[in-house]
Parts: sequence; C-alpha cells; structure tokens
Amino acid sequence: MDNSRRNLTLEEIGRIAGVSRSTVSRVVNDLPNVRPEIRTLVQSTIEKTGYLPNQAARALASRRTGLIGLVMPTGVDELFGDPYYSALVHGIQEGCSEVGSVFSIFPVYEKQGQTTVLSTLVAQGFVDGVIATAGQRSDDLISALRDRGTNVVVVGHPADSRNIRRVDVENRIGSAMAIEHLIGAGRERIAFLGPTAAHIYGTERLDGYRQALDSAGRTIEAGLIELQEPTVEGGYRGLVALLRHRPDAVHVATDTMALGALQALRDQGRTVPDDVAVVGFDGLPAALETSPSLTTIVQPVSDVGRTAVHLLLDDERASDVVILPTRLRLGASCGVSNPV
Amino acid sequence: MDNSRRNLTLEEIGRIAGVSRSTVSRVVNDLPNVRPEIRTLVQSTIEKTGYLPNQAARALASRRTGLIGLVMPTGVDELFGDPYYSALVHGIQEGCSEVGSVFSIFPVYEKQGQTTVLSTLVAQGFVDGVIATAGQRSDDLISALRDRGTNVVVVGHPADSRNIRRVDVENRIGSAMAIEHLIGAGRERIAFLGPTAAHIYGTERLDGYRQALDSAGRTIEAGLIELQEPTVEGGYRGLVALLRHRPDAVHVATDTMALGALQALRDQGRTVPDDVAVVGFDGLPAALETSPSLTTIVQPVSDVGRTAVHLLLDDERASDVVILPTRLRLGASCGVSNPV
DNA sequence: CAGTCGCCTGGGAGCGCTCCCAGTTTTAGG
DNA sequence: CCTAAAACTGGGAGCGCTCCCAGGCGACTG
Repeated sequence: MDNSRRNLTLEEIGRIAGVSRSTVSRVVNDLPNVRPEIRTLVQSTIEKTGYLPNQAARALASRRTGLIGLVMPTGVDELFGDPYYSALVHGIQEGCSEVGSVFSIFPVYEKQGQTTVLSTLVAQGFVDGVIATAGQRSDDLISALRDRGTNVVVVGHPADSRNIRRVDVENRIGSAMAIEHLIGAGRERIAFLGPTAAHIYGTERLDGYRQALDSAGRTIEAGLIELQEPTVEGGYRGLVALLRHRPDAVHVATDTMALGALQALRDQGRTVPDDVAVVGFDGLPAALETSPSLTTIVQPVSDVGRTAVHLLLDDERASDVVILPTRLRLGASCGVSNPV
Repeated sequence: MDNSRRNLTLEEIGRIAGVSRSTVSRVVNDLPNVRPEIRTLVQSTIEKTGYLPNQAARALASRRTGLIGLVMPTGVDELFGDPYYSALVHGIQEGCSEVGSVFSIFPVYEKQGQTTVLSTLVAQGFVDGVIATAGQRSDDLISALRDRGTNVVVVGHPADSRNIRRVDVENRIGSAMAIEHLIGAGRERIAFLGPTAAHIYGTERLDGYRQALDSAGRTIEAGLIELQEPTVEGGYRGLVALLRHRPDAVHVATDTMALGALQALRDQGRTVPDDVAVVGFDGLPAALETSPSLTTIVQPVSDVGRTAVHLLLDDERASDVVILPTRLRLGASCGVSNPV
C-alpha cells in the first residue's frame, strides 16, 4: 500500500489501470457491466494505490452520504451511564451495518444556539438522516428538524408528533400486562409509581394501569398513584409516599425507579414480594441483578434502534409510526414462580 | 421561514436578492468586501428562505468539512459509564466550539473489518481529523490511520507512537509527586498498585514510583509492586495481595482501582489513612465521594480534549507531542491535613 | 482633471464524484 | 454469415460550492 499524502482520484486510477473513470466507479461501487478480468485489474490497482473515494464528492454527486446521526440533546453526562442509551446505540449500530451506513453520535450541548448549530450541520449534506430521542429537552429540536425538512426519525413520543416518523414501544399495553399479572397473582391494592407528566411514556404507562384496573372492574384510588422524577431517588421517595396507602403491589414504571423503590421497601422493613409485589418497566440489565430479581416489562430497545434506521432510510414510507411490542419477564419480585 | 423540501443554492439566493453567487457566498461566510446594505439584504433573504449551505459541496470545494471525529474502538458498553470518557468528550466539545468545528463520536465495534470500514469513512472527506484514544484495542487502528495519511491526534500513548501527534499527561511526574508526598508524610513502606504492563500509562506511573523512591534513597521492594487489571475488582485483588508485605502506604495508579483498594482495606479491617495511606491517580469525580475522600493525582482530562482539537487543526505543527501537567489534590486518605 | 488606489462585484474554473447516454464490442439467434 | 439484442465502455454534464481574477466604480492625490 502506498502511503502517499495526496489522494488519488477515480480518473487517475483509471489512467493507471488503462480504463475510464466510469469503469473504475463501477468497480468501486460494485455495479454490474464490467468484464471480470477488468474488474480484477482495477481492484488490484485500487489495492496497490490505497485509493479511497472522496466522500464529499460522492455526497455532492449522489445526494447521499451514507452517514446516519444520532443527536443527543441530553448532556453527555446523562448519556454516559444510562444503560438505555447503550442498548439503543447498539441497535442503531446493528441497523446501520445492515443497510451499509455509518453511524455517528452528535452530542449536543444546550449552550447558546446549539440547536441552531445542530440543525445547520444536520440539515444539509452531512448526514442522510437523523435519529433523535424524544424528551423534554429535545422536543424543540425535533420540531425544528422536521420544519427544516430534515430526514428524521424519533425514538419515543415527542410532545408534537405531527408529521414525524417515529418508533415507539407499547407502553400502554405493557403496563396493562403488568397490572393484569399482579391481579392474576391475587394482589388487591395495586399502586402505580411513575415519572412526572412531562414524560409522555409515563403518561401512557399510567393509562395502561388505569385501563387494566378498569377492565378488571376495580376502582382506581388516587392515593395509590405517585409520580416522581424518573431516577433512583425518585423511586425511593415515591415508594415511601405510597406506603401510607398500604399497597400490596406496585407497578414501578421505570426500572431505574424500581431500583430506588426496592431499596425503600428494604429500608422500611417490607419484604418483596410477600408484603409488596413489584413489577418494573424497561428490562434494563440492572433489573436482573436486584434481590429479589425484578419482574419487569421488557421493551426491545435494541430492535427500536434497528427499526429506526430502517424507517429512516425507507423511501416507500411504508408506515410513519412503528410501535414495537413489550413483554413480561418474570423475576422473583412479583411472587409468581418462574415459568416452565 | 419557508419549509420547502428542496434546498436552495447560492445561485438562487443571489437571483432572489439580485446579486451574484459570489456575493452571497461572502455573506454566508462572513467575508469582507460586501457593502453593508447589500449584506443586510442578502442576510434577510437567507433568513426568509431558510437557506442552508450544502456541506458536501462546501467540503468538496474547500477540502474542509468542519467535522472532527472521536473514534472509540472500545465498545460502547465501556464508553457508557466511564467518567474519564465523559470528561474527555466535554473537553473535545469545548475545543471544537472554540475553533468552530462540529464534533461527532464514531463508535467502532470490533466485528469483521470494522477497522477497514472506519478508516474508509474517516480517511476521505468525512472529517477534517480524528481524535483517538490509545489503548490495546485501538493501537492497530491508530497505526492504520497514520499510514493512510489521516489527520489524527492520539490521546495517551499508543504502542507505536512514531510519527503520531499526541496529547498526554505527566504520568511519571504525577506518580513521583504521589510518592514524594507519601514520603513527606512519613510513610516507610510505600507500595505501588497499578495496571498490567499492557497499559503504557501504567508503566510510566510505575517509573515515577521507582524514580521517586530512588531519589529518596529508598530501596525498591518487588513485593510492594502489584499489577492488576485497571478495574475496581483488580484494585481489590491487588490490595489484598499487597497486604502480605505490610505496606503503610500505597499509590494506586488509577482511581478506579483505588475504589476497589479502599474497599479491600475496609474489608480487611485496616483504617485509612492510619494503617495504610492511599494516593490515587486520575482525579475522577468518584474520588471525591469515597470515605475517606481520596487524595489523588489529578490529570486535566478536559484540557487534554481541548488541546487535542487544537493540535489537530494546527497547521503550523508547533509541536507534535503535548504533555500536560498533573497535580496533587489532597483528600483525607493520605493522612495529611488539607492545605490552607 | 487625469491617474492611482482601494473597495466591491461578477463570473470562470474547478473540487471528484455519479448519472446517463451514445457508442462499441460481444453474444446469441436465425 | 448476418442481424438483433445484450453486455460493456467512455465521456459529457452536472452536483453546489470556493477560490481567484478581471473589471467597475468612487475617492483621493497631485
């Protein structure tokens, strides 16, 4: 391999191999209509010269870059450490390699006009499309991208979801499953502990809770519903508040909160699942390591990432919203023995 | 703002404003030689039309993209959760906004030929330059990038550092400071607990330990040197092993290992700093929250990131290697009262 | 009032690629 | 062996921008 500074062009490779720019282009892009021996010849001169196509020129001519961006309006501090994002990134990565794109994370800080900076970059030519996660801080950005005509797919449910393609999970059905499971386990006073109303997924999960109780003919007791920040601390506080209303089960709408809730139950001398059964939501890895292990509603985070990539690159626009199913994963925290 | 699908071009903006493509370009790029009233006029039509320059065309013509990439050959799982990376990313982000570049993280998985994929992307036109962190897994990649002629700056010390611009910290001097501090505190049997030899920074820190003891006229006892994986567990194991040689102080060469070491000391019934003084290395946030709080050698991670960006974009190539100083931060784990 | 300089302005010439079409060669068919 | 179709090949015409140069114009000089 030649380590020359300057990069060669298609034209030059063609000159060396004794063919035209077009033929070299066909070989590089693996297109048909090249005689096998010519193809081999060209391939070997590409190899020999260490030629790499210029992405800028390619992007300009073809109007595609082969780059997909994940914008993260959450600070990097949150990103680093949240297992949800880790799984999501994995899924996106997988999806990208399936479609032959490259994947890159654009961390966005909220300082002055960063949103502007971002849409500038993203809007024109840098990327083929953008995946963004819904959340209070990103919703403005998402709307801005949509209004700019940027190819964007949202993970989750932004406040303004008009005209936005998105991938989400069955929040409502998932939480309903959790409640049905607890009812099936003979629980009478089932509480809900979830994130504040600012988080749309939380509202959806609360809806599922309400619907499931309703369908079972139970009354919904306001005191058995507690909303807190979706953090470990929020879970702890929320559970302490709930205990005053003597629940015998609680559906904690995020596993992170469930971690706090389990700790609170321990500190308050309640045993899980005997005194209080717990069912989480999310299916984070940490939920497998609690004691007792957490029964939870698993969302297919990795599939969400993969699906987002495909949706982003799907020209046919088969569907604008894809909702992926959630499933119940039994642990020991709900008082039901593991399935066969 | 007009949300038309198709993006306008410089030429079209010019036509609307009644000026030429060149003048619009001057306004967009904030170049001189435009009459103020014309500038205002053009700016307002740009505003009105929502025009954004095409980055691909710009990159092709100017040979610059304004994008800086951080390649992460460590799996995303490691990345997510390592506070070192979090600080580094912050620093790079800062540096980028200082020079007006955009910053993007390229996660690289080690699957088949990902290295190839990466250098393809990175080598041509996508980015102006790449920042890579040194480490066993990334060293091949770094060499490959260098050989391709990619503009690259390495953070840390790769195995093969010939012809590579890099930013590093004073590992040797830092550890020497730690030892001098412990000597000054009256410690007699000072141990070293660091990462295995595969980690070059660890070797440098061990060198600092040796030099400082040497300068103080002390003998170096092989049993007081212990190398383990640079994890919390490694720190725990390493400290347990060291205790057989009755140290009254230990310099743990990474704060992560120090976390494990402190736990081990606690489990073994030793008090810190009375029985064993501890000085760490890195200055991670977690070191502030241990009990007792960890005295440690702080490396300016954020500055490392900023410096890397400037080095990457520095045409003059003022210097090829920048070594940033480390400093001692006093905690309670070394048995010296806090400074005034 | 001519000459010079500076500030502006417009347009040509690419950057290296893709896309498309017109040619040329090969292959198959009659 | 001729012809039609298929397979292959080369080059023109951009993609939208930057860079550079030539020219226009007003202001200042002597």
